[in-house]
Amino acid sequence: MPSSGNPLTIYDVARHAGVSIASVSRVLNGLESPRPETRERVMAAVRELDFVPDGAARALSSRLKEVVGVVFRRPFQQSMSGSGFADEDGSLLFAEVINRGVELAARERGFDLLLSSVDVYEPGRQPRVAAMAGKSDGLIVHDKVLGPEGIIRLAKRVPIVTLVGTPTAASINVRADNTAGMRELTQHLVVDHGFTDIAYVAGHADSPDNIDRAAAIEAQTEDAGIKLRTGARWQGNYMASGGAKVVDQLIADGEPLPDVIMCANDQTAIGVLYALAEHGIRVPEDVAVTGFDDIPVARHLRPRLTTVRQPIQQLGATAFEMLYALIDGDHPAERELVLPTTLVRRSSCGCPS
Amino acid sequence: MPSSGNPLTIYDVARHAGVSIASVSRVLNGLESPRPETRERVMAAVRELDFVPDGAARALSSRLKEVVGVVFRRPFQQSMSGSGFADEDGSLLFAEVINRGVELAARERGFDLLLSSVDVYEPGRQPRVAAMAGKSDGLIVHDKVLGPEGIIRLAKRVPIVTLVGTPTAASINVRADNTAGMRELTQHLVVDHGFTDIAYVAGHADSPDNIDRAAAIEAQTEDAGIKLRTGARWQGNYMASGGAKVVDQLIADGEPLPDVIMCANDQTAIGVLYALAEHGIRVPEDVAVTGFDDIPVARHLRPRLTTVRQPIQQLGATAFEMLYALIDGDHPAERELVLPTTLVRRSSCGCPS
DNA sequence: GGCTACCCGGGAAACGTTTTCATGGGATTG
DNA sequence: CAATCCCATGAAAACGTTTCCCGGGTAGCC
Repeated sequence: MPSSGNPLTIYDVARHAGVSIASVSRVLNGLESPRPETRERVMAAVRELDFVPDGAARALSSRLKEVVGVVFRRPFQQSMSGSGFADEDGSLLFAEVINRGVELAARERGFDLLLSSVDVYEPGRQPRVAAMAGKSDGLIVHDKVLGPEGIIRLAKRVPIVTLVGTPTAASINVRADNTAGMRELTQHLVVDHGFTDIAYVAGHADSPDNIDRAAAIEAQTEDAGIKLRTGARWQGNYMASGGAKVVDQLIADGEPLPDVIMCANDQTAIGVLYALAEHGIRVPEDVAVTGFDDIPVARHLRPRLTTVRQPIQQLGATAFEMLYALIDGDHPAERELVLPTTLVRRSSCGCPS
Repeated sequence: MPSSGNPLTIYDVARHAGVSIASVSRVLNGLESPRPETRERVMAAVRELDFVPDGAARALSSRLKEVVGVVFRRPFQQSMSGSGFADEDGSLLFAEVINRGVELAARERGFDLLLSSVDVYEPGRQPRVAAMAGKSDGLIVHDKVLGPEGIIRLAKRVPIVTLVGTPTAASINVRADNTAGMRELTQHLVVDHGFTDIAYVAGHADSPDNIDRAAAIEAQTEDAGIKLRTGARWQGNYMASGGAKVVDQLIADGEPLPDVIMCANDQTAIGVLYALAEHGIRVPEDVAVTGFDDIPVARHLRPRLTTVRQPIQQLGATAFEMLYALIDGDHPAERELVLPTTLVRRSSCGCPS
């Protein structure tokens, strides 16, 4: 029987130990002032009663909750019906790895993670996010969760760091160097492999990441005088299902395969690989495929996926560190932090490995 | 410049709207009593000031934080060096899907998730978990995070629901029906496929799940008079790397392949499939492979993985609902909830599909 | 041995809400 | 038109901590 309604407070501990609540508080917070004997008496009482101080009261009094809120997007479909890729948005795994990075960094500082996901087109999201702001010392907001106005509004109460978005007057942004990564990958494909027919399966059109990546490819291919297949029919929306659909459509239309299908992220590439396999098309013999992100499964796909590694976990950790500084009252010099990426050559582009 | 040190309180709103703080509170909480005119004045003030009430004060006063704590195990290695499967414990994906289930259910009730992972052998975990208890209205504790004593101790402050563990006098447990699932799978392999040489790559020896699953297989094979390969050399520890190691060792020793390698979970099966492919061994032609859990990627492996589906997300959702009932002061009849599993036949066991 | 200087510990005021209780005014009814 | 009831509002008391500010005892110093 879980004994709820148990009003065990610091007063009970104080009485039990024969000291004042002030002393109990001091001992609990590891202050140096109580002398060993007093300290031991209090500790004994705490142990005996299994006392755990109330976080809300602590937060209210000390003006520090030791909680950092993280808001991220959830895939459209939450249906558990197992049809195809219905339940897998590409941003999903990605976001989860970031969150782990945040959690690890947060824990170092004694902070916990308050987590909430948001439907992409959820109408009442602002109040939900506002509630999160009220419950935490600062907010880490993933891409496309809130518009700039929303960010600025909430930033009035708590410091905010955005992830993979764009900085506002009131918030700081953390992202990876998409442009450099995509440039390096394209360079590899064009120069090392000599590909001349390239397609790009794009992510959400309004995602800053996607915009950067597409621009990098376009710049590179244009420089090399290469035609780039892109546009509406090459829209994968960061999802495995989107990637699969693009390939299916391509085959259905009898359109010839490009030399390489570059995907906006790994998740899309998974869908592309899957669909190609379904149609009996070999990778990389018939067509090469590349991803972006280097999510953990990327190296276990067959063939193993060539991609650009983002320091995903570090992205999260960095976001937390920035936020922590803000909570501490610092005023960081930069409005944006850009982390480096690295090219990972595996077999799906035709490299040995 | 993120305006921190911003002491915007309910008093400011009240003054701005020309009413008392009580009225502001009533409007904010959607009570019916304030009349439309007053309500509108308050809302206007709230909008204008971008006021967000403080969660800690709210929690303290109303004795409800609207936060549910979730504590789960983190993989041993957090190293980001990409060597093999170093960073992938099988329980990882599994835990994450559960957590999503919790989050979805929680959000329905207006609760947020306070998340914290714990190193398997982390020494100072008790205080960390205690802090979580202080910050939440109830705790959901994954398998192997805390011993029974720890659970009972914390249950004095908040209600606790364990996941995939065993119920204690003070907590309720939620799990899937491992025994029935494994029995059905074994039956399928023995009867439908006629396999007579079966190996079981086990999970953590002390995991309740693993114990149930192993026992189910043993019972079934014994009934059928079939020899079961198991023991120290078939220890996968729920990890992809563990599964791969088992296969590598097997090949190195020149031991003949069994008819089927049954894995304690899908993650282990991923490692097994990977290692088999490395050695040029075909699945299911040369050896069949099965998993357990039906994590999302299971259906995208090649060959597609035959496994037993646990309603993973539902596990999380159910845990939350139980906890919510406890928080509400209910005293549920059962100390344990067992959710049904289903056999998923795909190609890795030799079935058509 | 008296005075000052410390240091430990206690009383009490904050922290920002919710909620109880009392009050007054308006509407309803006879 | 008067008496009654009701309902919207405000004042103030919780909620469980932390922390400021003192008092009293002890030790050190001359």
